[in-house]
Amino acid sequence: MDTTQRTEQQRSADRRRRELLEAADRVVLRDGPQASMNAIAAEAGITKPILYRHFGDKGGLYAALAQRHTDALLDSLRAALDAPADRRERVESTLDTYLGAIEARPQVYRFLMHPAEGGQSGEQGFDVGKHSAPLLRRMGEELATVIEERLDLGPEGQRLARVWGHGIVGMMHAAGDWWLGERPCSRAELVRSLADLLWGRLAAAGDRVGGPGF
Amino acid sequence: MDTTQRTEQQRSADRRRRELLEAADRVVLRDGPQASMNAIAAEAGITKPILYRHFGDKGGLYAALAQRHTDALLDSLRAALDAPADRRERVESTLDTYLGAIEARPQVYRFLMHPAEGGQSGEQGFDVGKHSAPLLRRMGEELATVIEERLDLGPEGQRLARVWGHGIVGMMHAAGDWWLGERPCSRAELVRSLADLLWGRLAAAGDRVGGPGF
DNA sequence: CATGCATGTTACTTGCGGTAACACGAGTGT
DNA sequence: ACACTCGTGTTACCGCAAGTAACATGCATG
Repeated sequence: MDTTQRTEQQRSADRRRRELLEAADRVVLRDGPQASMNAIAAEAGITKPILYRHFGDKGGLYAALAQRHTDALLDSLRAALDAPADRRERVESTLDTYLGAIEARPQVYRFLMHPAEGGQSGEQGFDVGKHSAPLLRRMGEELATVIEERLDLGPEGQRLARVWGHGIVGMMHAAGDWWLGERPCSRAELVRSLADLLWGRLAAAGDRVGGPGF
Repeated sequence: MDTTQRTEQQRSADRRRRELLEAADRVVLRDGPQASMNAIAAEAGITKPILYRHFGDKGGLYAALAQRHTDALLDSLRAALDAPADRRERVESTLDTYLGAIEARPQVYRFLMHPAEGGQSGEQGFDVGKHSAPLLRRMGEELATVIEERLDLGPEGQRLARVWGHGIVGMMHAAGDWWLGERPCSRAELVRSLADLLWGRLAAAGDRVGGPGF
C-alpha cells in the first residue's frame, strides 16, 4: 500500500539523516563551526549533493545539528530545575549543570552559540536573526515559563518572568563564556558567585570607604 | 627631512583610513555584517587591494570598525555609570543607555555582537575566539573594575566583581537582544524589571500557591 | 520486462577573500 | 632635464566553499 511504503522509506530516510548528523557532529567537534560541507560529506562517506537533498542548505544542517544538542542540554537543565530541593539549591544546580556541559564539550558549545561562523555566502539566503543563538532564546523562554509557574510576582508577573528568564540565561551564558576562556576560578566558586548575585548581594553590599557607592 | 615627511604621509594615510572606515560603516549599516569587501571598496570609490593594504584582511577592517563603535558605546556607558546619583539610579541609567544605543542602531549592534558572520574562508587565518563578542568582554571587564573599586565585597571581592561584571553585562545583553526582537514592553519597563532582578526580587519573591517554590 | 524513485556520482557555476603584477603621478637627488 | 623611488590605484588572477544540474545505479512494483 501507499502509506506503508511511505513510512518504510521515511524510516530509512530518517536513519540516514541521523547517520549524516552524527558524521557532521564528529566533523564539527573536530574542525569547529567552520567545517565545510565537503568535509562533512567526506566524513559520512558520501558527497555533497546528498547533504543538500537532506538538509536543504548549510543552515538547515546546522539548525538540525543545533537542535539535537539544544534538546539534550535543555533536558538536563529541566531535570536540574525540577529536582526536589529548595530554590537556591535548584538555581545552583541548574547553573552547575549548564557550566558542566559547556566545560565538557567546548566545541559543541561554541558551535551552538556562534552557529553562523564559517559560512561563506550561505548566510545570504538565510535570515541571520533566526540563527543567532537560538539556544539562548529557548533557554530563556523555558526559564521564563518555570519562573512564572512557580513564583508569585504580582500583577506584572508574566512580563517580569520573561525578562528575568532571558536576563538570567544571559548572565549564565556570558559568565560561562568568560569563565571558559580564562578559568579564573573553580566551577563551584563561579556558581556560588552567580547565585549570590541573583540573591541580591549586589543591592545589599556596602559602599567602599573613600568613595561614592557604585 | 625624513621625519616631517613621514608624519605628513602618515597623517594622509590616517585620513584615508578614516574615510575608508566611514564608507565601510555605511555599507555595514545597509547590508549588515555580511557586507563584502567588494561592496565596501565600491562604496569608498576604490577597489579591494587598497582595503587590504590598509587593514590587512577582513578581520582587521572589522576589528577597526568594531573598536570605533565599541569605544563610543563604552564612553556613553562610563558616563552613565559615573553620574552623581545613587546606586540604583546609576544602574538603571546605564541599562537604559545601553538599550537606547542598541535600539537606535540595531544594525551596528548586530555587527558588534556577531562580527564573524558573513566571513568566507577569512575566518580560517583568524582566531575566532578573539572575535567573538569582544564588546561583551570589554564591557564586562569595565563593569568589573567599577564594581571592585566602589563596592566592599569582602575578601573575595575581586573575583566576585569580575564574575558579576560579566554576568550583569550578559544579562543586559541577552535581555536586550530578546527585547529588540520581540518588543514585548517599553524600554523603561525592561530597565525596571532588570534592576529589580539585580536588587534581589528573585530571592525575595514568595512561592506560588499550589506548588513547590522555584 | 519496463517504470518509477530514491540514492549516489561527477562536473559545473557563482561569489568571495586574498594576492601578484602592472600603471600612474608627485617629489627628489644628480 | 632625467632616472628613481614611493604611495596610490588598477586589472587579472588563484583558491576555496556553497550550491546546482545532469547523469548513473539499485530496487521495488505494475
